[in-house]
Amino acid sequence: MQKINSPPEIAASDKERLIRGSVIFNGIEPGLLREVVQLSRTRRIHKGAMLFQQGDDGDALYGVIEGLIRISLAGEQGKELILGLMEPGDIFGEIALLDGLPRTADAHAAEDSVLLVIERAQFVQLIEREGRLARHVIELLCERLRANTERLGEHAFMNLGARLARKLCALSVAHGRHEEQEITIDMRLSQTELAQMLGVTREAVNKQLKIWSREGVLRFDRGRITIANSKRLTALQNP
Amino acid sequence: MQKINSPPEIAASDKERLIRGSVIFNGIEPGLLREVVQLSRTRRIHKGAMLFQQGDDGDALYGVIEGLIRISLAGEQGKELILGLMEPGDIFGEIALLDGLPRTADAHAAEDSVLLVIERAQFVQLIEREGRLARHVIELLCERLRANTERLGEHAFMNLGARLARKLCALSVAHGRHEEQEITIDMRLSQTELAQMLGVTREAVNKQLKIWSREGVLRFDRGRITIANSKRLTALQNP
DNA sequence: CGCCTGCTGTGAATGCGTTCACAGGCAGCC
DNA sequence: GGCTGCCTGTGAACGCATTCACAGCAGGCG
Repeated sequence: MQKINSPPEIAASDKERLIRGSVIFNGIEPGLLREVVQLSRTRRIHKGAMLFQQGDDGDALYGVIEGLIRISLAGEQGKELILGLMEPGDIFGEIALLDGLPRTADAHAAEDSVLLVIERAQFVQLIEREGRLARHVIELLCERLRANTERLGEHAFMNLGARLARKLCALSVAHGRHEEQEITIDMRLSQTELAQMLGVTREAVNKQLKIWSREGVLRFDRGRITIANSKRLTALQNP
Repeated sequence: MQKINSPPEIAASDKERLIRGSVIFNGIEPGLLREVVQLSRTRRIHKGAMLFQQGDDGDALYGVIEGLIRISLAGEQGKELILGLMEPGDIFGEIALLDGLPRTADAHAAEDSVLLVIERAQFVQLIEREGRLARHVIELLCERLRANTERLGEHAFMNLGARLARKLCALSVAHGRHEEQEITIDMRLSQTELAQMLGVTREAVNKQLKIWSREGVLRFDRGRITIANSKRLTALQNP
């Protein structure tokens, strides 16, 4: 169990910073911001703990202040499809919150995390009242829809190699540390997780990664993936 | 080319009926309804014609008054993934309309169709003004997200047989004509289209359908699929 | 320190679905 | 009527990814 690098009490300013920084509250007026801060609370959750599961009532919206939350679907015999990783500044849990139906996926803590929690009733009132906020919510939903649609297309049209190359490129944009031509993906990421993001087996991912590592496209440094030849990798997305 | 069974001019009452009947305008006040009718127009489109393509500007929202619109993604070498079939009463084209980004998919007429068209600028103003309408838009988006998420899970966890059984069950709910124990799916539907909805090949679908037809689960009457043993078919969804 | 536990690496066998190739049927149209 | 285009049916070969089965390795913890 890893220690969290923040004081035990989350300051209101932390909440405020998260709220101001996240997509759906972006450009919010100071008065409304203070109101949102008022009606939100925080919650700590330990690595490995379940926040909610598919089918649960969706009675809250969450924001990540610190840590990492994995959103996933569970299949039979322990299989899992990772739909997304929520990082500081990200908002999640919006679908069930907004339509009042059961949760569509599982959420559990991939690291010890601190979350912002906004209760359903209050939030729904708020968006009904504030057209501006409603617009932001709509934009968040559209973004999610775009990501989903793209993913459906990838599954239908691309093979493992291309999908993996694409995922690595995306990760290098989101988490890349650039150092003279090379890009290191700066996050803990097992091959099992990578496989679960793509909806394939760990073995298949391992074999593809090894091929690329032999060809000099990638390297592995202390559990991190380094992209040595990002031009080649980019090309591998469209075979 | 098939004739359309309606007068050449679409009466305002037709528009009104569509608008009142479709999800996002459901329960709308009479005044607002009249306003929406005012700012909408209609458009005819012939079978096979493209309405918009992935990447186009999304400058309008569409509703189907009559006909059938196929929403799909195009892959390389003529491959196609059908994302949805829009029928009378359905609304589509909302993503690009709402976030102002390019179209995420193609839309083309599977039959001669009559569409309701609402321009972007006017509609966006309207939802900003009317909290109630915004809520309905949000609900539509949530519904789409749920469908997409479910589909991602199906692709990841289920094989062709289970996915096909599931699709047939869904179609029998939406388009079933019940007649003493049997359910006929009352729509024109080629095996190629069925395959494109599932993201598999036509041959694979054909083989599975033939197996079930030999086993007495299904029958084929004049281009329609009849489910003879819906209990068996339902069970086949979870192998 | 040594013992787990989880991650990585790999090879053989299997299987599901694709690709390719072709044949026959049915409907609309000139 | 015959032609053309689209749909259905089917078999053989192939290939990608899964499943299964291990082996080695690192790191955390008692």
